Amino acid sequence: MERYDARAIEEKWQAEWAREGAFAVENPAPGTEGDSRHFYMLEMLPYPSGTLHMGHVLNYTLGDVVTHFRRRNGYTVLRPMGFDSFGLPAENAAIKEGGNPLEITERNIASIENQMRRMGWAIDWTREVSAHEPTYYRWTQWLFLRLLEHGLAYRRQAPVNWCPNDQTVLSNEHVVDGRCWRCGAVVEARNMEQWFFKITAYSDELLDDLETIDWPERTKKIQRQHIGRSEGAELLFRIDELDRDVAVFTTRPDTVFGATFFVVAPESPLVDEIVDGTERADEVRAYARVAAARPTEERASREKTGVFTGRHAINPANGERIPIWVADYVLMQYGTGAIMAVPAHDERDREFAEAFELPIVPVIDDAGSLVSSGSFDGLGWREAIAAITQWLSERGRGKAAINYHLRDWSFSRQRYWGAPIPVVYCEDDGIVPVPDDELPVLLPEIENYRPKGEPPLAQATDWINVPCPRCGKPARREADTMDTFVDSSWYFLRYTDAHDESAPFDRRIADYWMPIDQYIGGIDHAKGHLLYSRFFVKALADLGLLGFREPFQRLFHQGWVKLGGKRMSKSQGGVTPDELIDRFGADPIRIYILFQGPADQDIDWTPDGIDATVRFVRRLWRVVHEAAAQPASAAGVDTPLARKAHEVIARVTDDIERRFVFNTPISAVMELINELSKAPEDPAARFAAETAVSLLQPYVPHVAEELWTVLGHARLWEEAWPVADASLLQRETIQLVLQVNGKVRDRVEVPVGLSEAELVERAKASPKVQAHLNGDEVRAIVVPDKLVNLVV
RNA sequence: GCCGGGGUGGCGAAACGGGUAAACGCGCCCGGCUUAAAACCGGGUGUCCCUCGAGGACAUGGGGGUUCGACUCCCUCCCCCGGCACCA
Repeated sequence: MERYDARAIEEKWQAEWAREGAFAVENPAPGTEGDSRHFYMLEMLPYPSGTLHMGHVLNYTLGDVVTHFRRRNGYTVLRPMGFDSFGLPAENAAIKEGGNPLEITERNIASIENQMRRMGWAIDWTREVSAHEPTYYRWTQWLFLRLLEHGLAYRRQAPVNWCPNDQTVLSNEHVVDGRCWRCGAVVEARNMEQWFFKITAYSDELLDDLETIDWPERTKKIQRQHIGRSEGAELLFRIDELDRDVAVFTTRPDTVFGATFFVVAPESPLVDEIVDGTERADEVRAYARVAAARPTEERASREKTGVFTGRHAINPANGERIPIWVADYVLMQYGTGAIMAVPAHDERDREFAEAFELPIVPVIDDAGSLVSSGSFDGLGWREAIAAITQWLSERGRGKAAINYHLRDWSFSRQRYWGAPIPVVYCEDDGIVPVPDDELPVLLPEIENYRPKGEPPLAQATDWINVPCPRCGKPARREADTMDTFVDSSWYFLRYTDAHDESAPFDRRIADYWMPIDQYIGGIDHAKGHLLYSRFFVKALADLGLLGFREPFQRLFHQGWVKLGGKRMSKSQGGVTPDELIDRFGADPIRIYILFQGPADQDIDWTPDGIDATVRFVRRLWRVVHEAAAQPASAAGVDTPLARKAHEVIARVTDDIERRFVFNTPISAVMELINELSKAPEDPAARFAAETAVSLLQPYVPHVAEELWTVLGHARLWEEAWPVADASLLQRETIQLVLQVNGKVRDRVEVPVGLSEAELVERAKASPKVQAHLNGDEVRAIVVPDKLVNLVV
């Protein structure tokens, strides 16, 4: 028996798979149905901002086990790979290193590809795409133009999140606790002209369709919360002095009789209108300016501030004149940017009223019935919502309304490393799309690409100055680039048809593979990437480009790999995948990362753990070699070892297929190996060894392949998944548990299928049971073939 | 504050429809092999008690409940992790 040499074995089989293109799959030939058993397995693609860390190893090893499992169960499995190579992560890495983003990104991609090959992951490399390649971003630009044509992309002046460190606008989804998702700098509010995708047009569908997909409940919650649908009413408050109505949104129209003041957001255009020409104008404008510029974080945590405008609005319910204030606790981006304040029943309004000594009028009593509300007194508040909405609506002073927290996705970035937005600004023609046949708008090479507030592309004068595509007069290109999340909103579609030169993808091919059967990635993308991609698919379906409306049918989030209690989000000394492969080999790492516990749970990296799996692989190696010296097992051989093997086949298959758990299958095979090593000359020894190797192949594909040849076979990666023989799963005897008053007192071996009466008889025959019965009368609870409980 | 997920040996965990709690692995202890160590092999290992047995009691964050029987279901409290948070 040769020594287990991980490096030699792994290099041998990796070379073999690469030579054959073993994991490449073909699209169905045009006009054919394709394979009815096909499966699209995808893990979120990496940012090439460095090399892979142990978190990636968990993610992709999980996907690898599923890939092998499905392949061997007769599915054609599409399992591609690519790189999210544009955007902040890659560009910031380049800046940090002080080099050219293209060179650094491509160098990182090459090292990651090498790491992936060394891990032995079964990837179809023929479909590899990277977001920064012109052959890819040409189609990102093309898709943008389609969305622009249909009004789903637009440009407007709006308050946006500005990261002062990364010098760019950020989407709402990538402001985390008031800070930038990449660098952690406190985000500022700015009013700028920016590009948006109209994701809000899909608020209801994004919410409703969550019911149709198989996702973790917590992820659905995050998306529901982020969409934040709330039902209520829009009510009109009149400002006599200005001779106009102002609408407010409220979820509690039942409390309108308690509205004792009115508040306008500092950013609201209404502020100017209200104070124009009044003696308080300067004071109010000064407050509004300062308040609007305050960082969101500070604005949320501070004590209430505000100023009285001197003007009044009329409460549509009771006709009272109530003072209009400007205060920064009211947000311009939600509802109408103005609110009716009901201090008796809203905590924020109460705080404000207390701070500024404004009247507080309760309109709902402790029993939940209305008071001081005219003819509505006595009505329950829930019924009052509908009743008051209807009453005001009949009088032309309101209507039922729905509001959402979700805002349109701002996707223009004042940065270099991204897909240029393919439009031109012309003095006469305004925003002019670049014609399709001029795509891609190539990202020019420029010397100083570092962020400086102004988009770096604005300085590329040769590039930016172009004739207007429509009238030919001098015009300027858009200098902003696209958010990296635009690239990753459709990459899974490109994989299906990666080399298409006439379209981003062929609808028939995309419809064939999609939706993705199993998607795996971090929960940190719950409301960013996972929401944007859903929006893209719905929008593209509405444009007739796709025949389905959800991209990810089934979703799984792997846990974090932690070192010293901290998430590993970059490679850390001593536990980088490369160092570990060098020291132990890829197979032990793969099995280690899945054996630690449930894959959706965080795991702590421990050196002891990896030692244990190295030991297990060596033991497997030895025990299988010993079994290989035994004669071949007869088909259907019936020994305890054979039965164990069949039981393990059933358990492993069920665990992976139905339960989607990956740690217990390893335990089950360990049990089989333990039994085999205790019965090395059992007639089923060879069968048990073959079973163990075969079941473990998705986890340790290299050593399993090698051992498969030792057992006299070839090409395990194409071998059908083993099937348990049902007749050998049937037990002839069982261990009957005997309880007295619910406590276990004895266990006896009995044949299966005894009648209840026989089982009770066996129970009563046990001396240990008798010792606890004291001859008393008993009642028996019988679970056939399992347990007898005698109750005194 | 609101919402979601958790709490099981010294440690990672298992127990899937209420039916043997702790499979599998780590660590530790004893033994074998060895000049020795490593590696490897065999055995033991929840806690406590005693009369040391084919013994008993107690054990799944605390308390209570349902049940013949609860890690599992219900109520309540405590703790940990995550998401959201002036969204009217």
